Amino acid sequence: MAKVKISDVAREAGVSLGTVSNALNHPEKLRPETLKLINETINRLGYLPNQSARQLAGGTTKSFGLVLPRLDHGFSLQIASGAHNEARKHGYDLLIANADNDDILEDHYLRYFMGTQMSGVMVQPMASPDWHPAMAKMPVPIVHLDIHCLEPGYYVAADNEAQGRIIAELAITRGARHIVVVGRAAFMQLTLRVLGIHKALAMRPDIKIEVIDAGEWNTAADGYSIGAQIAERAADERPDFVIGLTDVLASGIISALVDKGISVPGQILVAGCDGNPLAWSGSVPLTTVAPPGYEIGRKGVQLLMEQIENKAPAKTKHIRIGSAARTVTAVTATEDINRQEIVRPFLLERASTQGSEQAEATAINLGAYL
Amino acid sequence: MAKVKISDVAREAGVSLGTVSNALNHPEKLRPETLKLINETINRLGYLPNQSARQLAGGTTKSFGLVLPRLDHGFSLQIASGAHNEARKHGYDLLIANADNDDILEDHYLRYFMGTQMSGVMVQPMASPDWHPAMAKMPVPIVHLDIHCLEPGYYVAADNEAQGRIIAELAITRGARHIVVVGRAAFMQLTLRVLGIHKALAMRPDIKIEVIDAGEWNTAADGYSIGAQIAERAADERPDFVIGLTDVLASGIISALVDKGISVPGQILVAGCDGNPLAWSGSVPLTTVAPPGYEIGRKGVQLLMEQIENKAPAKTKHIRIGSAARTVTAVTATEDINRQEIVRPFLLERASTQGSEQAEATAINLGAYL
DNA sequence: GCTTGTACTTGAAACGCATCAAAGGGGCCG
DNA sequence: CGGCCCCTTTGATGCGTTTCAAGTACAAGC
Repeated sequence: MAKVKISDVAREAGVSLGTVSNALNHPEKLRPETLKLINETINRLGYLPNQSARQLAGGTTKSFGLVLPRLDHGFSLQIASGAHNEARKHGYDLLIANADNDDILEDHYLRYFMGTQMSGVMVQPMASPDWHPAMAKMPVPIVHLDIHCLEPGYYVAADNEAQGRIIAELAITRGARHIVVVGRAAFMQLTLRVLGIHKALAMRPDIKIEVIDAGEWNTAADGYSIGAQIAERAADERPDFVIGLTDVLASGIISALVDKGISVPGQILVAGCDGNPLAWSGSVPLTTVAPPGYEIGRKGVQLLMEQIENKAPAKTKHIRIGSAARTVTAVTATEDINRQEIVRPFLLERASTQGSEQAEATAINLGAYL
Repeated sequence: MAKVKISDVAREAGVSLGTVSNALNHPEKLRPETLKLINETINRLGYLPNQSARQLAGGTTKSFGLVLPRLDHGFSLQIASGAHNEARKHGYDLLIANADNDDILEDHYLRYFMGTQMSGVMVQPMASPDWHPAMAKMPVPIVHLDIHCLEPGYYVAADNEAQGRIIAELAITRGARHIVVVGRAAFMQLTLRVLGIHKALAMRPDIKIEVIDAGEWNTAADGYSIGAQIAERAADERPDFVIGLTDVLASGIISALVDKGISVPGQILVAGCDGNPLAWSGSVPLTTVAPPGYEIGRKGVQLLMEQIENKAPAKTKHIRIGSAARTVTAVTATEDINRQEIVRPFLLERASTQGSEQAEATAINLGAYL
């Protein structure tokens, strides 16, 4: 049970310590038979390099850390997937930590990763980003995901305002006369969606718009109760288009409407926001705006690589990635989970490599339909 | 940008190196004012302990590693959640790695975690567990999740056979005369479910049973096409009860049946297996057997703790955790996601702490209904 | 005033490895 | 046979911590 170390391998193989180290890190420097001998010995002894010592002596780890607020949110998983694939492509490992909706934990893992001399760290931060400037001073490249403020630093976010705009424009296209927006805009992301909706409808005073708060956590149950409430209205009081600020909300709303005998999309159209696989699979298709989680993760890693490879990287880089509206049904849902293709065609970005000037992005070419 | 180290803090604070270390690890040993001084200096300088050096010198990390086959499977996430919460409870960190359905990567991360001197490592392994015995020799506590073979070692798994039995008994209770089981039993877990179904139906030759393979990956699309196929049969050829070996399959089946004008559960009852939140949210409720992912993660960490705390831990411990059948609808789905309560009441275990004798477990007290 | 004890603080040793300047060992040429 | 060069291997050094035996300062007790 005693751990076997590099010196044990060296002794056993009859070579020196440095040679074993070379076998691990610069195999091309060894004579093939020496290498073979050492590898056999390593396997026979079950030697496992001590990563800590390795890091300490070598200075680098070739791995990234990713701190996520929760594990059970589809969007975070898309980010993780994108980040993972991109990281592997560059030969880096990706380690994920779950902050479990807890600021303290988030901070804890962030420091942990930095202290492990990770080559870079990414966070999808919780609501209050007060500490970001402090973290930005750390000697490890860091990228903030799914958040977009004007602080100097590296940020990659979905364009939430555009998401709201897209859905609203969809509603206009479909001839909506009365729109109800459902959801508690507790987080910046949701607030921006509402903003986008309002902006898109600013020129259309003829369209009635109504925003309904939805319980504290935007759950499907919240959606359901509001959906039920809408269903009970007199027919002429009912909206013809409902926007759930969240797919989960939209899914609850649809259930309620259908349960109460209202046809979706026959009488009322319902759209969501999130592109959340967790909320798909219903037998009623749901049109939703998918924030490109996979792309955000990918781009995050690319930004990390950029900082690592450039000796004098830009101080600040803000990226916004456009979204795509799409219709998902139970059947197509799992096909869409295919992570290689998610929202790729809709990727748009413009970054400012100098200063903190904010990037512009417009979503175009959307294959949106109900 | 130069990293500040403990000696910098010591010099700046005018104390010795060892004192700063004590401030970090044994604050109770310091005079309050010394502690305060050091903490201020640490904050002022932005000092971040080098975890690698720390580990190397101290020998332990108080953190666990978890290697998951994929991130986008609800069951894995439940495991991660359970493991996370239990780990935090003991003051341990949890780091998660995504093996991305790749044996090589799985192995890679496993070795990585072991090499990082993690206090313990957990894996939810891919199909072929050939390497397990080799890994079990490693000097780090390891627990295998969601798999149950007779190799010596620590295993925590859902009782998949029981899941099949539960669903089949459900079918019997509901008066099924003709059952169709849909799914490709490519993995051990699914094979066991089928086995459980057959066992439960062994005494009922009057019930017709049919197993239909379902494409390579058990997708919703696979379910859909088989559902459609079932719908097209003559009425007297159609089953009255369909079991999807996977919730995703079941969800596809339901969609197809409903699309083809067959009422669910009016004409055909459909049940799933997985308790998969990803597959909930449909407007048709789905009865499913939920493997207690959260409990498996929890138990896994507890087993790790056991190995850590006992100087002479049992060599082998196999645990099976019972499952619960439940009906989920779009609306109750997110409430069920509440991770504190998942299948807790149905937890059953009996472990053999001596030898490799296999544990018995029976699912009782099930609140199963359609 | 001296001893003993208590409460902190110190600094050297060790953790396991990567690195790199230096040494070793052939082969080739003159 | 000597000198040179190239290919391979060597082993001392240091990475940033923790730990712990030894040290210091101060107070109380005699």
